Amino acid sequence: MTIEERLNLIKQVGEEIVGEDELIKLLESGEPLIAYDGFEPSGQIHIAQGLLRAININKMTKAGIKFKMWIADWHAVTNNKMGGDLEKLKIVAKYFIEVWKASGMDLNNVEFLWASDMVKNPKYWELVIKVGTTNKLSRFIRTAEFMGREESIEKLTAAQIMYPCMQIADIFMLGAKITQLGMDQRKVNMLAREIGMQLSPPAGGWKPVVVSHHMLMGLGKPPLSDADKATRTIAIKMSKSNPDNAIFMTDTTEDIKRKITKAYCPEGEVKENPVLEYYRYILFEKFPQITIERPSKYGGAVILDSYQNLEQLYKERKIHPLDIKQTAVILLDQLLEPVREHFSRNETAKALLAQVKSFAVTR
RNA sequence: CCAGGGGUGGCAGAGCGGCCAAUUGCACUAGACUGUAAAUCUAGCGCCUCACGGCUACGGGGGUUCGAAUCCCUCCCCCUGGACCA
Repeated sequence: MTIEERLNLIKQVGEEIVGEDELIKLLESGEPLIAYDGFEPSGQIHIAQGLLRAININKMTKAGIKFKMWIADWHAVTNNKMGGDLEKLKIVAKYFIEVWKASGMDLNNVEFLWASDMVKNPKYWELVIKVGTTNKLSRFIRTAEFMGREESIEKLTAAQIMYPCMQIADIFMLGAKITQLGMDQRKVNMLAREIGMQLSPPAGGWKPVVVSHHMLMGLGKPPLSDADKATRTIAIKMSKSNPDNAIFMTDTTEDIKRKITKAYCPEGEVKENPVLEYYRYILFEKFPQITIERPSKYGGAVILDSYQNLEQLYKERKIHPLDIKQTAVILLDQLLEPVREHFSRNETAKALLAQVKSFAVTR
């Protein structure tokens, strides 16, 4: 594969790439490249973390990049996820991994690493503290939105200040020259670029290239706001706190149907339309051609061979919201079927799901 | 540790001895309206009951009172300031 082809794949993943020139140099250098992404194992896993992440990771690995998936269990403790219970967080992480196994993720080139293992290494703490000494407290607080705590900066606990220090240390501990996270993680990644050069090799001495993927919208109506784009992206992203705002990887057919039917979807509107987003970022990635079935009185079936195709017709109001909703239900259901099957057949997976569900009930 | 201010339903936030199951806003649910959703309007929104009614509730515990979310005592927790700082 040529460098151009590899770059092209990475550009498909990145809604924004900071340091594209550096990325090209990295690709040209021929050195083995590591990209990193991390996650807090909390609650359920939705399609943005499941399906979309699999699509993105597969593109990155296809571009010849080795992926390190960082299980930020200790980070989640500082962020008080799952009641700050490390054991629960570990179980949820295992559950997420089971989901990915069944989601078509190319696991051959993905290595899972646990923060709870790394934490045993004094070198790690040395780096975390070093990162912390590079800037004033307020500089770290500014990145707080990445923890999903954007609205309540005054409400941060002291433990949460450690989170960005740890996340930045992770990048350099793992030797990641590329960070491939969501747009919501932009601010920490920028801080990592600033700090990187102040750290000495081997854990440091470079600026990571930041490949940020698109944040999939939640299903509800986006809030009215004139905030800047980054803040808005976070405000409208798919969240787990409202279960009907997100489609989860283990949702039933009925769940999918209910949620999609309830989704915000103004006719003719192609901006900030969650249903269209799912077509663009997931469905057309998985199905090269999509047939929208509809009653003959509304024009009969339409065959679409690209997202642009759909967007154009939708904009012209030649396709009705309900029609794309109904088709989306069927296709999403197909994509989630293997996951459901995995969780019904595989005993380990089944047990994990049961445990995770019990956490949700106890909360 | 001291002083002051707080802890009320999913959240925000009123109430400050009976008219409080608890104003109001948001969220949520249902119906009306649209070939979807949104917006708008109407209703519901602690639990049991068709209903009458009953039960459990205002941080925990105890008390005063015919009667307490509302007063007193005590404990826990949070916030603001102060004190301490070899």
